[in-house]
Amino acid sequence: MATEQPASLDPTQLDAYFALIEVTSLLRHAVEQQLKDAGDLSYVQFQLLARLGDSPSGSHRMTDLADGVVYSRSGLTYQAQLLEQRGLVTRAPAPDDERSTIVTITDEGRAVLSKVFPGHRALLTELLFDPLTTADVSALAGVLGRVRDHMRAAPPRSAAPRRRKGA
Amino acid sequence: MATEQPASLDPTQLDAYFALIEVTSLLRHAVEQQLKDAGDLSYVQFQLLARLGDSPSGSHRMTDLADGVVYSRSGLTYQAQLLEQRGLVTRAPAPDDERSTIVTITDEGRAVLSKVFPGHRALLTELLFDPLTTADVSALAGVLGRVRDHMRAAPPRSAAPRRRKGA
DNA sequence: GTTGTTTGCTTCGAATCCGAAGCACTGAGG
DNA sequence: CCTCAGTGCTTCGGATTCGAAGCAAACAAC
Repeated sequence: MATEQPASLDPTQLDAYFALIEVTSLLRHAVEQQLKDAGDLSYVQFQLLARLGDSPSGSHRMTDLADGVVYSRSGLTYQAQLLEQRGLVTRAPAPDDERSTIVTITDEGRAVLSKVFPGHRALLTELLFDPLTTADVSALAGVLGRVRDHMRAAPPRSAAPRRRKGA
Repeated sequence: MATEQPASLDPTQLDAYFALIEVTSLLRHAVEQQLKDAGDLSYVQFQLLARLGDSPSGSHRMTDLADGVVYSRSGLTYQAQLLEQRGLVTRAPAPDDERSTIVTITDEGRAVLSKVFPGHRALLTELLFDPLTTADVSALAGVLGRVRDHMRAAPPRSAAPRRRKGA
């Protein structure tokens, strides 16, 4: 009963929402399977390696990785340990800030990445892009890009930094 | 060097893919938080209740639920147990096939569902639909709907039913 | 420089997740 | 009827996940 009535979502919105969830779930499961078969990587591990591989220095701070991949800090620590054990990344304290840990992809990490990439691309093409026209893909990228920017700009209502002093 | 070159994805495709993953991750985390706060439900639990609530009979078989929600069988068993313990659903063997388990939403389950819905809608509106025009939403629903149909039609390369006899 | 706060990461415990193996029922053949 | 394959679900074990709490470096205010 406030100024805005909750106004149930209209059917098109529901369609969009459900399709979004469903497509992503299916895609994710398929990709996870492929990554595991091709290089024994979890989806997160792949995302981490990919991000590191994209970086000019091949490095990133833990926090930036967690943030980019939308993952909990503790979860990232765990995955980074696994990757380090396999020799796919190295971890070292940052020179300028002893608190930060800099994760860097190794040659072996890059090797795994390139071993896995072709299958990844093929799967995406087959599942996601095959049924779409170029225009569709553009539209998708445009619309979702806008949503992403919106979400990134306005963090959760409770952008809970650790224990605020004032409310 | 086969007949088809892997042909790296073009930039627009990458944009679409990354935006898709990122938007869904962010959205999912936000929704999970809201559901937990509002009704102490996990995302899966909410999806299950919602599906049951949509059904005319308020019931579904376990397998159909797992399939619809894209979840492992064992995971579904676990979640269904939790929901049953809380009295939000009941479980009973199917009359016509003793193997199947029919899950049915209870009045209490519906109550929780309706307690959680408004906040859910509000969150979706705020995060997902706010930055989009009606046309955008239509486009999204159309494109993703097509992808979903495509994915559902062509199950994973290894549509591994249990241990095939031939191959 | 010293105290108090913030920030970056890890450790800890509990919850959740999945695949493999197991159990129970069904249906087809003989 | 008996067997055998197929299906539906659960159990089991191990891996992954997260949030809360802990620790250490950095920064601000004095």
